[in-house]
Amino acid sequence: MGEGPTITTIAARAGVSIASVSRVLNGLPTRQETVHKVLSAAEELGYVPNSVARSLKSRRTNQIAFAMADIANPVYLAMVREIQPVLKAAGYRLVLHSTDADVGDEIGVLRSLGERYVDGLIMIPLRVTEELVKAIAAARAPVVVIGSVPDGLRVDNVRTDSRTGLRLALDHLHGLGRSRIGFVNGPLDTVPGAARGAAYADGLAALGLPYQPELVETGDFYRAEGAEAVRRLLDRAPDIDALMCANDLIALGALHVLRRAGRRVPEDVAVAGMDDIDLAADAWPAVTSVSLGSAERGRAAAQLLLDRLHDAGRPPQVVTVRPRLVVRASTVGEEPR
Amino acid sequence: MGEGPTITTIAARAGVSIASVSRVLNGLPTRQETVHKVLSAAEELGYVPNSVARSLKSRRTNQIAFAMADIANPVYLAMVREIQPVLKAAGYRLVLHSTDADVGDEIGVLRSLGERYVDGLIMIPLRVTEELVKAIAAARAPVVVIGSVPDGLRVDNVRTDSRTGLRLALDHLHGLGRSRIGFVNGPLDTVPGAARGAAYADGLAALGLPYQPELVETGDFYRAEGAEAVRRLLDRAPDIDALMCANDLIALGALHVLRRAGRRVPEDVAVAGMDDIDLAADAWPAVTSVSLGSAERGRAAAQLLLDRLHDAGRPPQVVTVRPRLVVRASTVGEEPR
DNA sequence: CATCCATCCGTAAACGTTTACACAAGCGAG
DNA sequence: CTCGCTTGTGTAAACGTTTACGGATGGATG
Repeated sequence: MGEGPTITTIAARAGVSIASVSRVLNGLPTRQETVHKVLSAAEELGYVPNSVARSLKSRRTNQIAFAMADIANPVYLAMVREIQPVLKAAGYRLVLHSTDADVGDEIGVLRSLGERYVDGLIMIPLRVTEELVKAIAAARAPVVVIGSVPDGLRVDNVRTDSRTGLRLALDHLHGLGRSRIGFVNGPLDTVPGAARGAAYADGLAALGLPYQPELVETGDFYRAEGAEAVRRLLDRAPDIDALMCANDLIALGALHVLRRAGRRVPEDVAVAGMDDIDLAADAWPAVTSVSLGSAERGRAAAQLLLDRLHDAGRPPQVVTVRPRLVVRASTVGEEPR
Repeated sequence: MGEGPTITTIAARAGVSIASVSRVLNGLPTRQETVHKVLSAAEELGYVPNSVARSLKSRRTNQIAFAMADIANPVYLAMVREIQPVLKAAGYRLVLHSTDADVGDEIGVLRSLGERYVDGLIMIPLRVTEELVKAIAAARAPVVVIGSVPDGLRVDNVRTDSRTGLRLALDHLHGLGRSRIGFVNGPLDTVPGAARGAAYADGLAALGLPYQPELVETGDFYRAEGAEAVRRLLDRAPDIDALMCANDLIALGALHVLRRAGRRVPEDVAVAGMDDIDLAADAWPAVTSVSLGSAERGRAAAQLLLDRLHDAGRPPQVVTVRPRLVVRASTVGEEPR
């Protein structure tokens, strides 16, 4: 059993050449009788075209890669969820890469584009090193980067403005009369960690509030690590009346810790997060969060890549998604029904 | 610019034949001098082998597909998370398919195996129709099914026993002195829905409790739909003292509804779920849940597929993962510290 | 009736690899 | 000195498609 039928098998059975078979299968003009012979042969044999051979000839794989740190992160998950249907509708398959936030791994993915197993890549790097930037510039296939990139880098890019976003939340907290606003951040050597840390300082200054180092704690962008950090912060500065969290997972950890500590949210401490993941809305109390439009960014990235594949020559595009504050119970209390 | 360098380019530059180039790159025995010439040429040109051409010749793609209903479902997510590293370690890429629980879509994926763009498929169908079974049997590449399949179907299979699992939870609830145990299920035309519905009835019988239709409500396996169903159930049978939920998302919805209704968990109503997703442990109160070993099933499926690719001839394997009850606050209250 | 054009189809090359086979050179053994 | 074996390399075929090109056929046109 020589595996599945090929175009040669069909040609033999239909009594025509492989060229005719190919033409019929691709809908090129052909005599009606030939069309019929080929189609019935193909049907009888259960022919399915070999995508590898097709790719070799056409130099297109109809596959697109998506590389992110960890699929379990709700933000990346939301993106995959949006990216997939867009690609599927355009006839592309999705190849998934988890890099564990390892820059080396990300560079490996970029290098592997030379193998030509995908037509393009959407990536969302956490740490943007010089080497990574070089690898992006040298990539052998179109790349779309979600997140901030250095100015000089000519690459399709989807970004948001977490700085402005964090400011929205601080203004909101301040507007509620809170003035001792703690801040729990993720690692400072990541792009979002650095940006959000700076934004917190800026935001306080703009509000005329003093920057007090003892109100700032650094952990990681996960729930457990966030909870740990909140615990430390609370020990050191028990009198905070608000908590700004660098993302929603940290905020969820904060809710847990505050509840254990007997603090009411938002009466004693108002809590705000960032990313507006689904869990934020479902938590109790529901968490006020700055939406950075994850879904929208995912869709935009997919669309940028499709456009790029369609027109390789156009100048690199930058799409910016505007942050938006979603106010919920964790800052303003339960809505009356 | 004729795209990237190929072995032909290298051969020209090194002054050898393409066969020698291929041999060197694949580590076959070659004269030292030739090795050197080829490697430096490859290095200088920044050569990367074309995986499509390699696949065409070798008939292997080093890609494996995973098809599930919806990546946002925490259970499937947990599986992807486990499957990916196993495959990656074995040198395979992961191609992701979301089918929206559409049987037609799943059959489409199975058919597409004929295109030979992957070496195998791991799938987790929600509804097992006759047509799906036929498509599995006719698949042109190795398939591993996670979930129950009809007895006759010869296919590698990873399953669990949700029936026994649900029984564990019912026994636990009954052991706590609860006897009016409501049940909120997902769609009955899905494999898990049907199994869990039957298990509930069996479990009650085994405990000597009467089956009361008014204690059973059907929604969907999501939080919002689950919450709706719980609301209906609560209206109809306000005197329940326990709630068995067919999965954890439903249980999370239940917590929300019960809180709104002023019922204390677990004092007034004990709540148990199924799947033991991360969220169950993080909820408040933390949800008692039947673990069906999602992570373990994912790993097992990946391993089964790798083994199958290694030995096409061996008889189909079935791996069964034993369910395990994880007791948390939603049934027994807060642990003393 | 010769010419031209349109239509249809087959031959062969190409995509970038791997690999069977053959050939040349070198060398030890008879 | 010849035979045969080993070692290293090149030629060419193959994987399954798509497609440029040219040949054959037949009808319309002069």
